Amino acid sequence: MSSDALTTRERILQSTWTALLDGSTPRVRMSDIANSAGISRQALYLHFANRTELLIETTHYIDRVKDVDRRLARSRHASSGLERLEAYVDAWGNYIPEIYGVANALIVMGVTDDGARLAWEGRLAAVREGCEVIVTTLSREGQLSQRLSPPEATDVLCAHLSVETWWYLRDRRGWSQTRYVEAMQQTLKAMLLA
Amino acid sequence: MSSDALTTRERILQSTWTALLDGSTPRVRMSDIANSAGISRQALYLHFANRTELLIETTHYIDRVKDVDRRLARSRHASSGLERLEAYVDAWGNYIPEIYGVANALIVMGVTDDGARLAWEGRLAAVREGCEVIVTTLSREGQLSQRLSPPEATDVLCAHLSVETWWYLRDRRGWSQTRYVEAMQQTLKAMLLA
DNA sequence: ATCGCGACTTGACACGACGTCAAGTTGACT
DNA sequence: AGTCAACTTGACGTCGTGTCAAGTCGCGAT
Repeated sequence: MSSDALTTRERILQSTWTALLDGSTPRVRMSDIANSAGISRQALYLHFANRTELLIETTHYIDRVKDVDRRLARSRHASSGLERLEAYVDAWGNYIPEIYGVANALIVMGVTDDGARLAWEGRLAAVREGCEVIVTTLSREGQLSQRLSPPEATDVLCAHLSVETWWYLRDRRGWSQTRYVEAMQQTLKAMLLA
Repeated sequence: MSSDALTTRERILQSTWTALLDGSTPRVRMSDIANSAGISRQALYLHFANRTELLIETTHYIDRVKDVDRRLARSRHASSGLERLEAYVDAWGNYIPEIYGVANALIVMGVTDDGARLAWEGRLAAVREGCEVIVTTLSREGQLSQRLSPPEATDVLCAHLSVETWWYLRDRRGWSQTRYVEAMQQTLKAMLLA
């Protein structure tokens, strides 16, 4: 019984994910998702209370499928702050392509929907925590530039690793994914290190 | 005759601007704008074809009132690339607070509305041109870092001067406007200069 | 075998926001 | 007095979200 229910639920989440990524539909509607999952629009509401909840659950689904935790763990295991920075930019920078579809949808919904806004702010807070660890390590090693206080450096790092920045360089300016990661590593080093 | 028409039109544009900036209404509706301009919702459509056109005209109105051209001119008159960079970050960074309301509205509409998307892309293109001039000057002076090609440096500069980055630091992280400009000048110098 | 139940469908409806339409009112200029 | 432009009032169509009610279908327990 629960394996069947799980299958449909996962089919919905998968459809939501891919629909948001492929960009053929400008604003992905509930009916689009239902169609591509092969069920009726109303059936969506048997699994998710509303569009916001569906989007949030989709982010959790992606986290699970793509195993974010393991990706980011490598950064935490690095010995030096510099290695942590590089590993983090690599891990997060290569994770953005997976989630930017849902991220955009959440950001847009966040204008009117509190749930969506809070969910996205939560993600940002998690990224900022990762940045904080890096900055703290760099600071302890005396590597951090004097230009910025540790909290400021954390903010700047987090801001520059934004989905929006990734999207501008990658989609609008046509950067390759590897070039994005490389360039981010280099420019962030230049920015943060003494 | 046209002075009266202009007055109403300007009252609408002014209302749109302030309504989008003050943030008390999450998603500013046509009826909100009409109310605060003291006219009926339908009368808006006597002056502007639709919401997108109203937003676009509002950006032009702000440009006119705040005299963007003169603000940005100082950057072009600077002699060295470094001075140009500083002047540009100062001018654009201090212009963002005026337009971020309309900017956000246009970005959100751009998901579904081609007109809004094109309008916002046009603004970005203008900013990028300004960035290009700076990078070209720096490159000619041999000041540009080897880490990035001139087009890449332009993209990075433009990406980091985004409204989204400004908003994150200013609104979410509570930076002061002057600190934002200072920090941006310093970090962008560290990022771009050899 | 059949009954019940859970997953799903079909079709209808309310709501909010945008945009349109038609029939006024009002005030100023001629 | 007449006309015209600017504006109002009120109604309506559309689209997407979310809700509700009345089914259908298949499967597992009794």
